[in-house]
Amino acid sequence: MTAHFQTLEIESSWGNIRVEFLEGKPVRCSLPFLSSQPEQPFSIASKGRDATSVFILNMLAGRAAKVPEIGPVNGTEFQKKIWRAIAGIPAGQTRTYGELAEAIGSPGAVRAVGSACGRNPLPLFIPCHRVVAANGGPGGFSAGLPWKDYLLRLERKH
DNA sequence: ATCTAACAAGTGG
DNA sequence: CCACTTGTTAGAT
Repeated sequence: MTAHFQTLEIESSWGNIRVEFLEGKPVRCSLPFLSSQPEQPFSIASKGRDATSVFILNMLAGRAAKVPEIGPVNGTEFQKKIWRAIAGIPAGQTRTYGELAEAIGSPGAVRAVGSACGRNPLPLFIPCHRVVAANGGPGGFSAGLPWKDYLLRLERKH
């Protein structure tokens, strides 16, 4: 069976953001890996007006954005639970890996939470960047810490 | 402040 | 099934 999926590519000053859709819903989002924060300020060249483009644009501009409905993500029940819990974190707030582990009923499974976060198929849509280490450290980010730092900086600022 | 051990779950052999 | 890796953490040195 050929599941026809669309691909949306958004050009930004930090590289191309690619979103894959399955049946009209985003199922995968890939950000360019950044080992260090680019000199250039972040900007988006895309003019897309679809819900996804607008969402990403608002998100990366520091504006509150309504998260579009996401498609069926590929993952274990555990990971889905974690991603769902992460999706419930309000903008501007952060949670530690430990708190998140406890929230899903598995206190102590902090490393599993970290792993699940790292495998988050939809960064931006699932705000895994709001999950930080208990000691105040930045933790990590699949696409590179600059993204996380940038996003947290946008939301933390009030 | 740096280093080690333990923990839970995923992935690969 | 066993071992290694992972966006951690708490405790000891």
